[in-house]
Amino acid sequence: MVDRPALSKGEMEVARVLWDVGPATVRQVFEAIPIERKLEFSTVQTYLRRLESKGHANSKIDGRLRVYSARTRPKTVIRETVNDLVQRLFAGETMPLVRHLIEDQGIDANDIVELKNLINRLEKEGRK
Amino acid sequence: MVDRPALSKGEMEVARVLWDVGPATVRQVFEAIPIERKLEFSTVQTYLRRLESKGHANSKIDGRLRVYSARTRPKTVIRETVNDLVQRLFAGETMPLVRHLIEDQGIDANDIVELKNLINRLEKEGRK
DNA sequence: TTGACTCACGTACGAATGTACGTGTAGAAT
DNA sequence: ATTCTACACGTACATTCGTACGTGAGTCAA
Repeated sequence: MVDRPALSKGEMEVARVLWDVGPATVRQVFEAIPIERKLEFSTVQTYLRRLESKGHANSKIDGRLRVYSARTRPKTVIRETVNDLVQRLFAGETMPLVRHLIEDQGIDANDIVELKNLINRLEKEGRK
Repeated sequence: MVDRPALSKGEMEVARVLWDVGPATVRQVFEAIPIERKLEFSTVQTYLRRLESKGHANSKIDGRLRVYSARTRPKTVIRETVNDLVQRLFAGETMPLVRHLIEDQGIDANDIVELKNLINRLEKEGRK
């Protein structure tokens, strides 16, 4: 469990794309980023480089292209990031965030069904 | 809806305390911060100053003490912060974050009960 | 009235962040 | 053979962040 430096917001964005598309060249990552975001190719390149230097990605040259792949799993980064947020913005309490998401952020009918199932499942497990 | 600059992590911490304790002097905020955090008085002071310059707090001199009060409501800041996180880390989807919180972060029996109620309530509202 | 305290306020300063440009070069097209 | 493209790689640079010190001025106790 090497303790990798946390990702910045920009790096996170790129990391997520990398998780989504799997090993990819800079261009592939670049193209998987919404155009509205209006990032330059070279900016994405920089993020990938930083991701690697922080130990969150690997890269190797394939022919004349550099191919990056994620080195940390989404779950790990998500856990750390969300933990930090919960610490700072909710004094360490998880539930207020859950409540916020369910009440104030849009949750539709389908999601509600899913949530119910999720909760039932948890309940059963807990009782075991 | 003036568009205030986003808060940094450190500023958020202090903002939360300020919401918690209400209008307060630097010292009061300082003392409401966990000692383990090991921040200097002057550091907290800087955060408060920055909070004010970003439009997230007000202050007035009372006697010879400066008293700060929050100017944005927690809900607003939380919404913006969480939105941003969801955008960057979850491609804009809220549910994966909810799922993460419920499954991977600890949720205890009480919380489960609360969640069930919450969901039932939402369901009813939705059907109205 | 002389210290000892305690603030406000200005300032600092290195590291991280967001964003990107320029240069050299290896292939592709002509 | 020449020109065009598309990269890798190095570098840049203003801004924000985290963290804090120093100084001068009130305040309180002795």
